[in-house]
Order: sequence, then C-alpha cells, then structure tokens
Amino acid sequence: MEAFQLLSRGGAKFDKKRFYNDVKLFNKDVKGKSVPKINESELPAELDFFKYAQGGPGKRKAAEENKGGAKKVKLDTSEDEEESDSDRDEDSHPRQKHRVTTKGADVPQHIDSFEALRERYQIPQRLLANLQLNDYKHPTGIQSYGIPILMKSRDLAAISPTGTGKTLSYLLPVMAALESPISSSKSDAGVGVRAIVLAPTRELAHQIHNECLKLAAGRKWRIVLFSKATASTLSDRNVRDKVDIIISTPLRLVASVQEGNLNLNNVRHLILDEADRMLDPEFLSQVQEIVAACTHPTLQKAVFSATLPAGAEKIAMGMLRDPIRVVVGLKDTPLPLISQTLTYVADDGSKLPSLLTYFSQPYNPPVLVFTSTQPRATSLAEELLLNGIPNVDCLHAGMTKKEREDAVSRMRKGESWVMISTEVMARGMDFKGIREVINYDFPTSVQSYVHRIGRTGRAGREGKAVTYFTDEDGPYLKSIANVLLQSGSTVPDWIVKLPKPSKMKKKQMGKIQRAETVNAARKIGRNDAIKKRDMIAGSKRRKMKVNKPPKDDEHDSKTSE
DNA sequence: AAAAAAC
Repeated sequence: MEAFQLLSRGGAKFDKKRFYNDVKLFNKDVKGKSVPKINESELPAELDFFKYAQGGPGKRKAAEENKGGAKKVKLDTSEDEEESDSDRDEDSHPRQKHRVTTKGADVPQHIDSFEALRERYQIPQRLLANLQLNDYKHPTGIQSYGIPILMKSRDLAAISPTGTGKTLSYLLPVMAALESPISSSKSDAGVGVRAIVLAPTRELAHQIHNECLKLAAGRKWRIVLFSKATASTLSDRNVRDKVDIIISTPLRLVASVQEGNLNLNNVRHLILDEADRMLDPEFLSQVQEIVAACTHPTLQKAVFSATLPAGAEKIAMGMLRDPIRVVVGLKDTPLPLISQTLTYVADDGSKLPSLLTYFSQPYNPPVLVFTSTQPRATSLAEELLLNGIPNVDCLHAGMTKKEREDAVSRMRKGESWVMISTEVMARGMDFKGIREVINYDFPTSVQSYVHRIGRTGRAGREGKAVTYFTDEDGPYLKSIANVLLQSGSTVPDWIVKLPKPSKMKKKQMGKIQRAETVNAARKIGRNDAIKKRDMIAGSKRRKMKVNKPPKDDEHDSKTSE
C-alpha cells in the first residue's frame, strides 16, 4: 500500500505543464515517423511486424469474412487498388484490407485519397495541411467511406474495428463543415456551440480533444474539453457563444443544460463515439436528453463504434434520420493482427501466480491488464509492486481526476510498463505502443472483449492478447472463443466443443458447463506439455512459486506456425 | 448478460 502510493506520487512530478506536455507528446507520437521505428529497434524479436501487417494475417480474415454477403447491400473492397504504391509506405500506417459494406439511400462515392476531398468538397487547405503534419497519408476504410457521407450532411452509423481511425472520420468532416457554414447568414453560425462529440469516459474525451486540437492547429476555433471548470466558465454568455466544438461525457453536459448554462439549439453536428456504450441503459437517458436539446433543424447525427449489438443498433437507427450504415470488416470482431490466447487458471487464487510467472519471462511492455473491479485493480497493482515488477501503474474511475490524468500521462510517455485498469480503459484509448493486453478477469461481454484487446494492434501494428479464464467463467467461455475463431486465432478443441449456453436455462447450464470446463481443462492439463501450449497447465496440480520461471514454453508460443 | 462509468 505504502509502496504503491509512493510510486503514484513519483509520477506527480510531471504535474507542472502536464497538459502541455501531454499534447506535445501526443503530437510527436503520431507525427514523428521515427517514433515507431525507434521503439521497434529498441525491442528485439518480432519487430518487422509491418511486413505482416501488409499482407499476412489480414488475408486470413478477408477470406473468412465474405460468405455473410449482403442483400441489397453494396459491396466493395476498399484499398485494394492502391496496393502498388503501398510498398514504400512503411512510415505511414500500414493498410489493412477490410471489406466495406454500406447500406442506405444515395451513398456518396468514397474517396481514395485525402486530396480528393479538396476537389470534391473544397475542404480547406489548412485542414489538409494539418493532416499531413500529423502523418495521415491515406484514408483508412472508415475514413474513405465515412468522410464523404458526413460531408454530404448525411446521418451515419459507422462500425469499424478498433484502431482504424474512427476519430478522424468524424472530426475532419465536422471541422470542414464548421469552416464553411451552410447557413445563410454568418452571424447565425457564430451563436452558440455548433458541434458536440460525446464519449463515455473522461480519458477518451481528453484524447479526442487532443486529436481535435491537432487538426485545428493554426485556426481560431474554440474547442472545449468539457469539465467542471470549463462548465463554469461557460456560464458566461460571452464565452459560451464563442465555442465551436464541445467534447464531453454525457452527464457533465446534461448537468450544464439543466442548469440553464448551456444552450444547444445551434448544434449542427452531434457525434456519439463508442455508440453502443453510450446507448447502454445508464447513459441512454442522458444522451436522449442531449439529443432533445439539440433543436437545430439541420442537426446531423452520427454514431461510431467497433461493436454495435442489435439492440443498440436499433436504438441508434431510431435516432438517425435517413441514415447510411457503414460496416468495415466484421462487426463485433477484433483485428486479425491481434494474436489471441485463452489461458486456463483454475480459480481466482491461481491468477496472481500465473501473472507473476508471465512477468518473470520476457514480455513486451507496455502491457495493459484488465480487472473486473476497481478494488481488484488497486490490489493487483499493489501485489505486482510488492513482487518487484517495475513501473506498475493503476487507473480506474475511483481515482481522482488528477491521478487519472497522471496515469494516462505516464502511459503516453512510455513510463508505465504494466498498467492495471478497469473497463474505463477498455474503449477508445489509443496508446499506440501497447503490445500486449491481459484479461486478468474475464470480460463480461463479447463487446467488452473486443474493445479491451483492441487497445493493442492499433493502426496496423501487431498485438497480443491473453485472457485468463477460471472454472467460473465456463458459461461465457464459448462466446469469447467464437470471437477468437472468427478473427483467425486458434482455440483448444475442447472449448470449441463446449455446448452452447441456452438463454432460458443459463443458470443450470452454468453449472453443467462449469463441470465440463473443469473436466476438460483437467484432461488438457495432463498432456499439455506435449501439445496444448495455449493453456497454462497445472494451476491445479502444481502451485507456482512467485517469480520462478516455468520449465515449459507455454508463454512464447504463437497461435499458429 | 453484467460491472463500470458518467456528475
């Protein structure tokens, strides 16, 4: 405990000019093409992952994912045509090949390059220049389809995998539209907030704000990251009326609207990031209140996410007006660039030894570890510290705003090697360096799983995801296993053969399945030394000693040859 | 389907 607080305090030295540094670093991170390379050359092995990114695992998925083919849906394969010149693109984001499907009336032609935007929509030169400055060279799938749709003032539901550039897909059109207001009089454009981006966590809102600032560099826009502090300054009408874009979490915004401190009737663009999360019951009423407060007749709405379950999609589509739906790749599926492993740990008590074993072997920092609750995150961080794991950090919503900001800052700077966190970090956060994600506690939904492991493997990089499961997790094991299969990772046979849990009897099934899980896992445990390298054997049979390296090679295994 | 996050 003491030690942990000490460490946390150690990070506080960055407080001065914290924000400034954060932005600066973030810029550098994306802009400097040298950064990824430097990072890579520092770390041994598996470093030429860019070459994999160009063609390897991506194809596996592309092959698997047709079938589903769409009815009355326009099919297109993005980015295939430009393969010829992609060879010398190592310094830009590697291109991924994803099928793009669109649904809706009069879908605008997609763009093949950002330059096309200027010709077609007279996007300001400044904006394009800022793109270049930040090393955006070619649009990703969602960018090439989503941007024209939003430029045409259409409503949009966009589904695209983690780390494929959704943020830019909505920021660029919004900022282009603000620059050249469609309204008749200029004075009209100036009164009140014109665009709102909603995100589920403070950290994500902060990150979007940074991204927005980079695109706006050199312009006079006022882009506000909404917080208690900014909310109070906005009660001043003179300040409030000059704000162009607000990035916020829902409740903060609702509070200001209810206090009468904020009028949203001039909002022309409303974006829901992590849309399915925002449409969860707890957020939904807040979001609906904001939507209701946006009374401008030409309000454009768009929702973005990597996952969109049927229920959430229905709600979203109900909110949108004559929407176009764009799906890149497969919905609710992780990137094939992320190699995923399911690891059996018999029970909760076996998790810590397993994790310590993991860290006693070579690993690729920074590693992001997910737990199910805040106390578990805190205590796991303490345990790792006590066991001498270096540079352990912790981040959950129970911490103070400042503690959270410091933790993110350390992460951005590469000072955190092991970040223990809760669901708060599961969505949207873009730490490009993250090489490995460990689900210490089993995710409570497919969506959670997809988003959590999507913290790695971003922008075409490779990533690794390890998920611990216990006997208790049996009932949900199969659905996660299916996700692995769908995205090209391998799953032990016995898991594939688990019976499907039925809705009605999930409780009883839970028991049955738990028993099957235990049995099957035990069986595997016996001959794992020979074959099952994906499983951690023997949490049942042998209790591992802290920091003692295991004899077998479970951990450096790859999912395929 | 279930915990965390939002103020």
